[in-house]
Amino acid sequence: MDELNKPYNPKDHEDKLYKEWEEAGYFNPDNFPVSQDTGSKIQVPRFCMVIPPPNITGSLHMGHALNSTIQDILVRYHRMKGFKTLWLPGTDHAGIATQYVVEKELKKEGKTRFDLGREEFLKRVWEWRDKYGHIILDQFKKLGASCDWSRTRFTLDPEYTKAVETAFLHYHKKGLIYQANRVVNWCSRCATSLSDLEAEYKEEEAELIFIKYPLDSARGKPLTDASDYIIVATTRPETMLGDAAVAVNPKDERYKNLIGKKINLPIQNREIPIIADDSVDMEFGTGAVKVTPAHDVADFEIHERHNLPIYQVIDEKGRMTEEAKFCVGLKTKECREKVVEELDKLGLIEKREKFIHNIAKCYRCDTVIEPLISKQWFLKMKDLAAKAKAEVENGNIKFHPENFAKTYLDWLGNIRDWSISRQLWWGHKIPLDGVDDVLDTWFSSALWPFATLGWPRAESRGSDLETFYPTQVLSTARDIINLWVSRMIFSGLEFTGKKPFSDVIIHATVLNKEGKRMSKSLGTGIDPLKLIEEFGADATRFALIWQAMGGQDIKWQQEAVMAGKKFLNKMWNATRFVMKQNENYKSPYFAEAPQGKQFTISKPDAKEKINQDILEKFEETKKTTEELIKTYEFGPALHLLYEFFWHDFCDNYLEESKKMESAETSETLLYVLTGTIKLLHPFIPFITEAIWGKINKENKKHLIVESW
RNA sequence: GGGCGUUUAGCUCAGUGGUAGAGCGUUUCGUUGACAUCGAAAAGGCCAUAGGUUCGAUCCCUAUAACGCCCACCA
Repeated sequence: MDELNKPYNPKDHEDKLYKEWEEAGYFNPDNFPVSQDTGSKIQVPRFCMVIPPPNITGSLHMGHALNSTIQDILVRYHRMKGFKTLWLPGTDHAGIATQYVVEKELKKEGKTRFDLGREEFLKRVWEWRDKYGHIILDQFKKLGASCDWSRTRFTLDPEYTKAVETAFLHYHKKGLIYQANRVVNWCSRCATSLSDLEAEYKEEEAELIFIKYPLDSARGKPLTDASDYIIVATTRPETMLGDAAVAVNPKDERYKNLIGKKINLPIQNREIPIIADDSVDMEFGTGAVKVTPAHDVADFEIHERHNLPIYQVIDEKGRMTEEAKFCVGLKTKECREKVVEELDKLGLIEKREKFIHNIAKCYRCDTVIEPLISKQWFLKMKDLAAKAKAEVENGNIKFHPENFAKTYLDWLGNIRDWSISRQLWWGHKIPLDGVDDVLDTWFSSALWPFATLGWPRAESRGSDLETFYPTQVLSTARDIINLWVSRMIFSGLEFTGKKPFSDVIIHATVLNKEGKRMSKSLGTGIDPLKLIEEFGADATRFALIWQAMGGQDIKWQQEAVMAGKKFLNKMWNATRFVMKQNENYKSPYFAEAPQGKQFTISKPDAKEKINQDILEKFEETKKTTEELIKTYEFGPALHLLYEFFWHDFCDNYLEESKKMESAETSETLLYVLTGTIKLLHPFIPFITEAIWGKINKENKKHLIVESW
């Protein structure tokens, strides 16, 4: 027999085996499964998952590693169970994220995208994509992901772009898309609008400034009497230049007699009214609110109710407009200082207070978001959301763990129309003549489960769309439940009339030892590629799944990798013992296998109780493992297999077996060992395949396509 | 401001309506031909706090606290 080196060394096997699998075409469901007898393709049930397409700017982090392992377990399990199994990979063009990365690169050359112009800039982004866009997929391969790479998709592929256009035109024709002037989240650095979900709120200390607004009747007089002015509080004093009114609550006794009176807006010297509006909170600040319709969502709504004029004082690049005569061209922050200084000079600052509040920032470049009025495209969400909501409520789509359904349902239940246009260059152009805007990157990823399978081409017999859609399971991170999952569900229902998948797995978040989010910029992240390099992909996968219990967040423990590494070694050494026993007893399995004959190890008809017992325990373990995989409890499944293999099989049975060596015993050892190797293959594919190759060296068939 | 989750051995986590388990760590013993990346054994927990339901709760209910996450237009 081949020498099994004493310690198991993943480097001797992992890359080599991956290449063997890939070259044999095992990942491609066009090739497998085939009939055991005739070798021809057969009709079998299908199993399909689409990978959450990583951004082309991405590089493998622990979340990807965990998610890929989870998906690979399901895919390998179903493949071994004889399903026609497709795991479809690909990448997302990631409009804003990629554009940001390339713009940063340009900045080093002292240029902006505007210097290059649209066409030239896009050329540059494509170059970037061709150079770096595939890196993350190679990293998935390192981990052992058995995706069908021949079907790799990209959201800006011509065919995919066709799907996006079809979707847009469908909505448009149906009257679900409209244009409107609204106050939207605006990132001045990216110079684009953002959806509500793309704004990230961070708690920061700010200053709440109380400003005296003189009543018109007191114009020109020193403000000695409190009845000569009204005080408003704001964290953004520069926006006062765009004020259209001051609003108070109609129930507020303090201001009742002021409603309808006029104010002389300082600096601008413009007359604005004091109005009554129910939305004003009497408890906050002074109970009087300055209303800036162009730069605040709530104020815009007040403007609609009271028919106020709009004064836009901040432009698309975050600079003050002509309207803000006092500070034209200044950045908002500079203008803020100048305004406060001026108000102070005029004796109009009542007081300044420290104030902790949430500041909205761009989720890609972290720039403070300025709400800004602008003309955008919107998708009407009401009906789409209702259908998507029903699909989960009636149990057609299930979340695992199920409490995440609440996140989904709550969002859809309070949904507002989706602003789908972006003023970026990298993305799908809105298909109407003369429009420069592109679509929200999530508009295209919402079509992923069916656009990757060929939609909107007609469903011909045998097409991927017909064969694999709807898919079965989607596994992803919890922070994109609304951003992505919900949108795939309503898109799937709208365009195919079918749910895109039946089960949604929301995997654990991998935190660092301190229980904090791993952050690349803070250097608190653990690089899975380094783990793979040092300990191998199997040990890395083991550690991830070992710690993933019940969807709870994982506080990463490096010790789990060591536990995995030791477990692999244990398996390796047990194999050597089992093979030796079988050779000693001239087991038929180690005789020359007849050419082309299937290598199967059948269950021994054991007479000895000790052998019967371990066989029984094995069957029990197999049954429970399958149940756990079917309910997506991968952590418990791995713990069970670990327990069984190490303690029941090695510590107890194998030790006892030494006292009663026999042909029956050696065959039992081999049966249980190989059986357990199969159960473990989805979790730790490399070592199990390597062991299989040692035992079954005459046969060319790999474990990856053996049946359970 | 809402909502959700967590709180069990030194650490990270399982688990069950009847007085608790794993991995790692610690201690002791073991160099018998699968494995020292090992084996055998041991120590170590009033299962966050306070009430309630129950014959009985770590597990069910209520409240509290701490930590974490998500959502939300309080200027």
